[in-house]
Amino acid sequence: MKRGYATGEARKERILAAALMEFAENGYRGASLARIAERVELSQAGLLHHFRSKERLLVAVLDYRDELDVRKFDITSAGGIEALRGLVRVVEYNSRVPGLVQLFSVISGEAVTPDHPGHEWARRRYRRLRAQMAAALHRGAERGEFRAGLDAEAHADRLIAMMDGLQTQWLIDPDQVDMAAVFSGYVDDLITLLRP
Amino acid sequence: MKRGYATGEARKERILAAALMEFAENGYRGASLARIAERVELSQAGLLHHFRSKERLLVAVLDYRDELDVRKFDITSAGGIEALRGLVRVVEYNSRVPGLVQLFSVISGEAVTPDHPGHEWARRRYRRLRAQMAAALHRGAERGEFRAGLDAEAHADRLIAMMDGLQTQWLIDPDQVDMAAVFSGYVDDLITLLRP
DNA sequence: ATTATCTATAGATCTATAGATAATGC
DNA sequence: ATTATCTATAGATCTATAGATAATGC
Repeated sequence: MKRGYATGEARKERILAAALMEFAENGYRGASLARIAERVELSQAGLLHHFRSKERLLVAVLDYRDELDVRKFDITSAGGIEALRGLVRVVEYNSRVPGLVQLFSVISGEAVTPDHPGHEWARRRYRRLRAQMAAALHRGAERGEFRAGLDAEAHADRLIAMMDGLQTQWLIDPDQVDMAAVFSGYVDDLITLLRP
Repeated sequence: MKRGYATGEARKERILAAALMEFAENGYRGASLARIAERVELSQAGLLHHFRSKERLLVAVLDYRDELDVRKFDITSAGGIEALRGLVRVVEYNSRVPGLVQLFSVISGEAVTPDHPGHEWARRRYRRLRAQMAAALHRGAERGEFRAGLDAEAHADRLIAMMDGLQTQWLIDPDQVDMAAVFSGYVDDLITLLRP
């Protein structure tokens, strides 16, 4: 493959990091290419040499962020309880990086409108997360960790909804909502409920 | 043209309804006063005669929408199980009015940033909802519907998070997520769990 | 007198493109 | 030869204000 000019790759990384902050703070529509360019000490036209449009930059940022996340959230082979404990760890980690969490909260909120450039991305992401989580719960049932006949799909929807919903409340009012503890309690209750 | 201040209140109502749609579709930052004005057949300057700035218009829309909602969501005297069933009905109703739901999803997402004009509004709203819900759960325990010593505050956080989180998933991918059914299942599980 | 509405416009944005120049890699 | 970067700018926005005119209420 084309191993590009080293300065270009480094610059792209810096742009992605700066764009992530800008999108997280202002959403897609409120973000400004000029401000992102300023953060990486580049002219606005110079920025558009690396990412040809604002839309493409957003998608690149989301993929970039997602890639980091996929590793932490890798439950493709974990058992049921193991996967749930993994989620709790993700939430605990998230409670230490509000900036990254904010990107997803802001963009997911905006992306409910079909014409938003992140709409398709968000849909694919949720489908993937739901499928992975449901599969982990099914494995849990097969292994006898959970009782048979559980509604894995519904519980997967709920786990993801709980993570997202608590994030919003926590970001808006951090002192009032202990995101990690409240989520952990949910998982504990769920394990009790699903016990064979 | 017959125009005068007898029409003022009616015009304000129309503006609020049009602004609600515009904010729901585009968020605060993406919304355009000119487009809202167009929807109510008014010049953009004419619109600003009724609401002096875009910020004030957003707050007015949120209050307007909230007022309608407060009645449906009135659980200030209901018992525990009654309140939970009320929430299920709210979610069922919401699943028939995606436009209204979208306003809250979009604005709540944006409003996580402290400088957003809806930030304070969102914080107050969540505090109020959490307090109301926790109070209803406490009443449920007092009346013997739920076991004593339940963590009402944590369950209140979770109920609200679940509603919000499912809304996002449902708005992004309506065919894949049966919001009302999944939420109803959560409430059923919760009632089982909290049984004395 | 007060309210409702208009046109016109100031003053800031914003994204994206064109075209020139400089740096880097093969 | 390709990539990186710049300045300049077109062309669309956007919000808010000023000042004029018309309709309504006292």
